This record gives sequence, C-alpha cells and structure tokens, in this order.
Amino acid sequence: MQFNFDVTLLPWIGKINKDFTFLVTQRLEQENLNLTAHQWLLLKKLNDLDGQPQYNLAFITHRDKTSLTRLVHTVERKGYVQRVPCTQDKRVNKVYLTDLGRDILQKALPVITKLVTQMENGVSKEEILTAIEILKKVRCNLERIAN
Amino acid sequence: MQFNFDVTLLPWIGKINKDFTFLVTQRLEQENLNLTAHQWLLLKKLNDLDGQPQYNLAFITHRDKTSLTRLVHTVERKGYVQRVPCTQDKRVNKVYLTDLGRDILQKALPVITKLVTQMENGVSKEEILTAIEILKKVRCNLERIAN
DNA sequence: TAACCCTGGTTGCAGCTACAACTATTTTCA
DNA sequence: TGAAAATAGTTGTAGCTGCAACCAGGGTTA
Repeated sequence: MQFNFDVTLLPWIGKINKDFTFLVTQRLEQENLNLTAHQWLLLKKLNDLDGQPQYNLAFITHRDKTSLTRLVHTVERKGYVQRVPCTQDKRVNKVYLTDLGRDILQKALPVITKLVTQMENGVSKEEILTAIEILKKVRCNLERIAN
Repeated sequence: MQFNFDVTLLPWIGKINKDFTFLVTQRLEQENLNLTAHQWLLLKKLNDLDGQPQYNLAFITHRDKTSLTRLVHTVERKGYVQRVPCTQDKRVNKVYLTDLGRDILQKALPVITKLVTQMENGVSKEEILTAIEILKKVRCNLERIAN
C-alpha cells in the first residue's frame, strides 16, 4: 500500500456525504415529515423547475433514468408529486409538485437549513468558498474523465 | 426559498461522492475485477486490520451492523473474505481476508490510485490539504450533532 | 408507405443502506 | 446463583442505485 488515501479528499467527502444524508433523513423523521434526503432533493428541484419530463429530471439530479422512475414513483405514492402524460409527445410524463408536496417542502426547509448551518459551524464564509472552489475543480475533473 | 444551498458545501460533496463511487465501480468492472467501490473499501480496511469482529468493522466503516453483515456476505460469496467463529466468545465472527481477496485488492489498487490522481489533477498539494482541513471541521461538527 | 433507428419510460435483477425485531450468547448485579 | 441487561449477529422489510432488456411512440429515410 504505497499510496496513502488519507491525504486525499476521498475519505472526507465519503464520510461527510454519508453522515449528512443520514442526519437529514433522521431529522426529517423526528419532525414527523414523511420524507427522505433523496426525496427532499427531488422535490426541491421540482420547486424550481415544475413540470419537467422524467428524462430531464434524471439528468438534472444526476441519476439513472430507472432510479428516477422509482424515486418519482415513491413520492407520487406519498402524494407529493403527480405524473401527467404529455399530449404532444405520448412517450413523455411531466412531473408536477402537488400542494401537499409544496407544503411538506416548506416544512422541511428549516430542518435542513438548521443542519447545514450546524454543519458549517465555526467555518468562515471565506473557508467555505475556498473549499467550494477546490471541490469545483475536482468535480470538473470527474466530469471530464467520465467520458 | 430564502436559503441558498448552492453556496454551501452540500451539493459539491454529494455530486463528487456519487460520481467517484460510480467511476470506481465502472473502472473496476472494465478491468474485469469483480469488485464494487464499497467492497473495495471494506477489503482495504481488512488489509490493515485483519481478523476483526463484524461489530468493529461496522464501526470502522461507519455502517449499520446489518449493512455490514450483508456486505461481508457478498464478499464472502466471492471468496475474498472468510468468517471465522471466535472460540472465546461464541457470539463473535472474525473476518479474515483470503489470498484471493488480497490478490484482487492488489490488482484494484492501481485502478483506484489512477482515478484519485485524475480526480485531483490540476489541484495543488496545498489546496488539497487546505480543503481537507476545512472538511475536517465539518466532519467534527457532524459527529458532534449526531448525538 | 415501410423499414429503420432513436427516445422516454418501465420492469427484472442485483448491490448497498438502515430500522425493527429476533436469536444466541455473555455480562452484570441483586 | 439466577434473573435481567447488554452484546454480536441475522433476517424481514423498505428505500436508493445502476445495468440490461424491453415496449411504445416519434422521426428519418429509402
């Protein structure tokens, strides 16, 4: 083992991602909000871009289309979104946030906001921006090598 | 949506983690190494600490013990590890890397090393260390608030 | 028009994750 | 010592992920 992975970004990103996703789902559950971290992210995207076809949602949320199909299915079952067949192109389903979905999203917002604030506690705005710039480079590298 | 999540570390960490995990699994597959990113991480830990009880592996790898049970099960089925019942404490299984496991780990190392190198391409050593320091603080915050 | 390919979405399959509930041990302590 | 609590591991259930294969609709071209 000549290569020391501990001085790469890898383990930190992995742990933070895992912990944060876990905490989001846990806190939402504690607040009796029937929503997971993944579902929240999807609903948040829909709040910005309502009525998107599923293939576009998959692209935006960096998901395989099959993953998205099932994620939409679970939030549809919970009544947070609605699939509407497109009349112009019968292959397409457009996904809309329901009133209930908008409501749950509104209630989830302070929970997540609080978590993010706690997560970045004691870290200055400059540090955050510095880290983001570095992570952006890494992200670009990854996009490039993913063909 | 008064809170702008785009100027937090959140989306970057999520995307990088997802992309990297995906790329690791894809490249290992391309090299005909029957191993996923998660399995590789477990085997790597075992290479450092062989013969650990499962509860300890779960703790070290930040997993629920049930997740670990099944992860060990899949790599055991592939012949990479071996469960050995502990004679002192009959509740305990100790997990050992097999020769095949050690072999596959050795073959996987250059694949992952290359990916990490590509990922951090154009990012200086200082930037990496700076980012790690910031991510460490975030990680500590998360550990603290997770009760 | 007919044959072809492309595209959006779904289902089957397999891997990873966590929680709840359970079994089988071990430890604690009244 | 014997009952209760703690611990290690498993299984059931459920959510998220991607790949392969598939279907139906739409576009293209001969």
